[in-house]
Amino acid sequence: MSSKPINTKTRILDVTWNLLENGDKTVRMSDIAKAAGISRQALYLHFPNRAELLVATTRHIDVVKNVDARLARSRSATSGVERLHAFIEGWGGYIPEIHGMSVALRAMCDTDTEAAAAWNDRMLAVRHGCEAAIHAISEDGCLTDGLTTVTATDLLWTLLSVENWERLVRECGWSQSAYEQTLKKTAETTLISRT
Amino acid sequence: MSSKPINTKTRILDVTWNLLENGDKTVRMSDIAKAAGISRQALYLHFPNRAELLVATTRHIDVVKNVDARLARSRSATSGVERLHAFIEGWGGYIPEIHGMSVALRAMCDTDTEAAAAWNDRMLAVRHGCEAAIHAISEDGCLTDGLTTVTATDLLWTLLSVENWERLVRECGWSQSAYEQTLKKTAETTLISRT
DNA sequence: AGGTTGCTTGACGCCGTGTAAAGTTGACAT
DNA sequence: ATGTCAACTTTACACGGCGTCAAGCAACCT
Repeated sequence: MSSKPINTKTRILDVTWNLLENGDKTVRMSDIAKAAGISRQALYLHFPNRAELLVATTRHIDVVKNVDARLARSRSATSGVERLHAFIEGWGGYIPEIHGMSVALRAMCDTDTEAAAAWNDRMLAVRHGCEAAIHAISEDGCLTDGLTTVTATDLLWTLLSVENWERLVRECGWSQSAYEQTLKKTAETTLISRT
Repeated sequence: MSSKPINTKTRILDVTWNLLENGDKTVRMSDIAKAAGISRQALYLHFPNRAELLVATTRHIDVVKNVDARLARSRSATSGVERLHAFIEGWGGYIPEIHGMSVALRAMCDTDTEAAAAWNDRMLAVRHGCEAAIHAISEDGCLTDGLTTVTATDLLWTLLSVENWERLVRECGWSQSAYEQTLKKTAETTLISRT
């Protein structure tokens, strides 16, 4: 109930986020406009097209939900295992927040190169987090035999994909904590060898 | 080079399969018609809509590529580990064949309930395979502590998802055999405890 | 007053799916 | 040879969603 009628642009972003969050799969531009209380055309005064609106919304969520802070902990971890755990908690805990967005954005990837680039970029950032964790493990000298840092990164990255989260949490009905716990254990047993 | 000008319906299915296989992401009805050498409208004389055409194509691939035979081996395995390996080889080796199809079908799931049902059904069949392998492992008494047969099935099912195959093979550039080998090992270490 | 900003309304083009209707062609029957 | 049926063709159109365009209006500067 802010008395200020806030910026239309950010109101659009909030509203888009909301609609997507509620699992509303195929949100149309007109739906967003209606929800924001403006005409469909006014949307195009703020965002050139659907793809850019979605991309802007993800960035908006990042700011509001403060991704950076979430991942800071994993960067300050000392041992490889700790770092792995912290990263899984950080990223894994962030997935539910962006899940609705990710569905919409990924759906556009087929047709829109811009959306594809944005999603790709995001996934690359996650990959860097995986890479850092793997390097820490490797430097502790306990990376499982037969894995290079690259293949181990590939594997961790794959395990922590949004799609896997979807399947386990949404489809199989796992709780968020069960997801995090099991993924930690799975990652640990496959990537780290007791030395 | 069959001299017979084969059935139009099956020619459509073959051609659809081909187009999708070549990673042609957004194949339109008109593309398929052109490739089949008929008018776009004639397509609708054989298949009521795009969804049913895709579904029919997956069934067609199943017949041609003989899925059942591929999975028969895993059913005849004696120990749980053997069964797990055989299933990963069977299903994992089938993914590349249906990958193009799966992309197209999954893309339709958002908008078309029929396509969603078909894809769902398919994934459920895979899940049954996972379930059987997990049961065999469980009966050998070496299912990892802390996992129920259900959660273990969830996990294996997730590991063996098409999306994970896509990421590792297509995106990370793993070879098919590296994929199969690593997935076997990963599944083994997370699901099976040495007893 | 004039100008700018932020929006509205209404209309339109593009594309892909799906429908409808009338016409062509060839095979087969009698 | 004529009729009929099936398979396919051509042309045309409706619909839904995206994106564009142009004219207008209201509030706010200055």
